Amino acid sequence: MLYSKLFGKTVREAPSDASTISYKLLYQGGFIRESTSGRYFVLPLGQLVQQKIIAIIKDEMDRAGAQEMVSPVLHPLELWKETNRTKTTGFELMRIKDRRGAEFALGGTAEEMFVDVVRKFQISYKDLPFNIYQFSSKFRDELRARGGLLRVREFIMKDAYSFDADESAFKKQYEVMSKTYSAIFERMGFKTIKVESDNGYIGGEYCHEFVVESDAGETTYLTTGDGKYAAHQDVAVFKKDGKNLKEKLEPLKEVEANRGTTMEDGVKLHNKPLWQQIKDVLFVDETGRFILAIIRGDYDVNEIKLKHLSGAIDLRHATNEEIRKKINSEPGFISPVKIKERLNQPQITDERTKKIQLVIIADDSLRTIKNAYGGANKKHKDLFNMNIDRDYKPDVEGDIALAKEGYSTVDGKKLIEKKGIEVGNIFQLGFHYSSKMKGATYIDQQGKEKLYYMGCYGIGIGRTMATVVEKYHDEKGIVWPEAVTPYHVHVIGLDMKEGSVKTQVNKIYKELVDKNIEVLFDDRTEVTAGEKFSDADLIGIPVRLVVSKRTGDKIEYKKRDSKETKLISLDELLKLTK
RNA sequence: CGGAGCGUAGUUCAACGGUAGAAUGCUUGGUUCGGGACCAAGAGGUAGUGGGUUCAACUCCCGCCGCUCCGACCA
Repeated sequence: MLYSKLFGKTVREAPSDASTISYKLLYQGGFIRESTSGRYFVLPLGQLVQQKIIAIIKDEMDRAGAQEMVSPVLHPLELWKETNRTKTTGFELMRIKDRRGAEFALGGTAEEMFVDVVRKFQISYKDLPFNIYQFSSKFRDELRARGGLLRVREFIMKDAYSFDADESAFKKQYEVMSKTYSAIFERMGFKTIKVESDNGYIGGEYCHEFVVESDAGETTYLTTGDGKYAAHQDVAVFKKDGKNLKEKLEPLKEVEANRGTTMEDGVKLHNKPLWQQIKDVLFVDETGRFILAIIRGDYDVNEIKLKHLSGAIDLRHATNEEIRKKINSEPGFISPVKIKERLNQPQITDERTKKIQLVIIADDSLRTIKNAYGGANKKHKDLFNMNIDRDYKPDVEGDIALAKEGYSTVDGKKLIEKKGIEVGNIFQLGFHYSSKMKGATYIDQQGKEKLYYMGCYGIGIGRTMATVVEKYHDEKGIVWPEAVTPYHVHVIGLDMKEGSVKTQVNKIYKELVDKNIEVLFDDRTEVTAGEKFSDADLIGIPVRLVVSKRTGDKIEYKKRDSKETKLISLDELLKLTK
């Protein structure tokens, strides 16, 4: 490719509001341009990189036995209604109508579509297992796009869907995909961490994100120094150490507490440790039910875990007014002690449900302390010596604590908190879709219809490209790894007005092209050497070749990631670049 | 959706209650020619949009739209 003909060129400055390095460099290098928030043009250079990424993914997926196909991007809305996902997706569905008024969802993920195509065939156990996938545009009406290509509203994703006879067969498939993902990302030049994560509606242990450690990422995960444990903060578990378990139970008593509403206010006023306080957080779920989460004062509530334990789909914090009027308690002074009895007091009226439902969910850390203190459901009154079982009984008890840096794993290792970019995930779907969609079955050996067991596996292409740049760059620009570079060599012609140099460099360019080497040739004649070098560094192609008066019949060879240059002949070059 | 901020030339940014300016980029000519070199000439702006205040608005005020950041959210 002649650089003078390449659409999209380098610019000196990135937009001042560019927040991530990958966005700045991809912008300056002429790889992408923004259309509107979260939607990007991928320019020729960027598209070459995306195609390299796609080729690697395709190669590894095919090797793992998966088959590429394509589904429509407009999904009949009835399919989404079948699985009730018009309501429950995390991302806002984008809808569109055709001229007859038929409604479609713009695909953000394609489970329903793939089940739909599979059920168009009469599948038997002999057909299983199989894994089908596609590369296609995905639409997600994200609340907020951010970080250039890191979180967008429209992007190319590889999404794969596996179909198995049962869970044990699925486990094998899942393992294969896990290995395939590691291989894919390794080929692109990064080390991914396989992080346990939340799979929402299903639970279970099969859901992992492939994360590349980076401060630009949005994924917070906890890991041990040896890397043997890695889990998303949503699901990470840790050891809750016993505190004052030897203390005798003291009688419950109410005390004056002229304090503010924070945990620190309680610690200061009573001069007792934070961990001995009970933290009470009141939530409201999508049905209007109140959920009181209680936990040891030095821990925070993990809303994902709370959702699982409570069965809630959506949680929000209760308002101060709700706490006062509906629960008859006081913000900052909520207590599990006798709180349900307060609900029946006459001043509480709820015209809609008449009866207010309140569920108390306790973190098991409350078993690690005795004689806890905290609010008394009245302003400026606290309770001392609250003890679980004796003074309050939770409806549900379990783990709702948020893991953090410095806590220990169950086997005593220190947890380290890290940030990373989620480049891919593998996900157990189980019977979730096959049970909700009619005819999502296969015929087993006994001739009976059975639901198939599914999994899905996604990789975001643009995000992957941005992640490569986040990991591979220096102060001058991008440093593409061989596997995903837009071109393998960047030829710079200097002194191009000299006939002999021009002939020489054109010959070299032609020779390389004939040998099927991907080459970008900076053939501009009106541009200074310095500018060409800067552009080459910014674009980041791994090998730079310079031909000029000074190089004579040789070629100057330099790798992007090194400062060394050497003069070599064309033959040597062809050997080096293969 | 809540909070903060921004919107002026392709880009990065100025100034000013009295009809817009620089750098860079672009075009042309010339000098340079191995790390964004120099000189000269030129093109390029209905100031996001609508309204209000004012003798006068790019400037002040309000609505809308768009964008960025923080938060909420994130199969």
